[in-house]
Amino acid sequence: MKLKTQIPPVLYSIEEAIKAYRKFCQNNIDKIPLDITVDQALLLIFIERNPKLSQKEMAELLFKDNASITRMIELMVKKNFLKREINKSDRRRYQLIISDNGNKTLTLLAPTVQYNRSTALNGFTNDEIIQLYNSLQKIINNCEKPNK
Amino acid sequence: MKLKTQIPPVLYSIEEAIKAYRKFCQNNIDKIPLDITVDQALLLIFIERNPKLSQKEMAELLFKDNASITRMIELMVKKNFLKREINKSDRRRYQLIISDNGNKTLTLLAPTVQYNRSTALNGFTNDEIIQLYNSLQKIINNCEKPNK
DNA sequence: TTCAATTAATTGATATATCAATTATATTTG
DNA sequence: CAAATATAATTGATATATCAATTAATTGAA
Repeated sequence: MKLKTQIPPVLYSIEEAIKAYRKFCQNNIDKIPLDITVDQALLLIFIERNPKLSQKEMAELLFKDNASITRMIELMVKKNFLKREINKSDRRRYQLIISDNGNKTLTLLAPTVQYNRSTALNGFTNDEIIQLYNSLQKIINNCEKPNK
Repeated sequence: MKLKTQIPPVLYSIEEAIKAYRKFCQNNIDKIPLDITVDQALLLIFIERNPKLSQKEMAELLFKDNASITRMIELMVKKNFLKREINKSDRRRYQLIISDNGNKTLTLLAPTVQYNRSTALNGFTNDEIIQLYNSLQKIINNCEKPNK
């Protein structure tokens, strides 16, 4: 009799992995200590890299809703990570400026961000990473274009 | 000169993949149509499989907080998917019972749950799935026991 | 140029996430 | 057994997620 190999619950593991990674990141950030969440930190990093991003583009990059970004930014302005200015070339948009405190925070964050990534991927070969990446892209594609 | 291969943003892709999968699942559930979320559906499936689960155990299985489960269950009772009874052997716990409507919902859900999973993994070989699973487990382990 | 259509962002409503504090019940220990 | 400790679940406070509706500005077409 041939034993059928059990297929592991891989989609469930994706959920588990991202939650474990996020918790790990947040714990390490809290040790610095900084009053900032993982997503706020990520948003700050994206803005630093590309200061011209609209909120809509940020929402896409962070896989979030416009409304979530609006509220995150409000909070980050309140917490003095960011400042908002009107964008003169398109008055529907804002120009987001990283405040001094935001820049200081980015500097303090950098080693932890690096540590988080490298620790999460500890023991991976380059090939393994590429293989993992390709598999995830395949799932994304299957979910976004399920008819092909 | 040796060109360094770029390491893909694999942790970012995990986030992207799970969001794409969740959105895909929710869209398909909404087509049935049923007034239920992906997580509520998952909770219902877990309770069906193991009716003795405590809320704490459910929280662990779904990678959520106790408080989230409490509120999800409240809502699911309100929506008449579940009923609650006191657990006589431990009065701190509840016994959750799937209502008739809950069972009907499970029946209606089943084909879509199956379709969602198989579509998301369309084009995967068994080996690829196992490889993906192992990589994810490695990340989980790295994040939960980063000192080893 | 004017008005219709589009776009960026906000707001409201509701669900979920997370932490800390609390309540009620069980278990353990002296 | 009684008091201390532990556990299951709830609650409050706040942040985030998502959808739909709205507002303000821009773009496009007649």
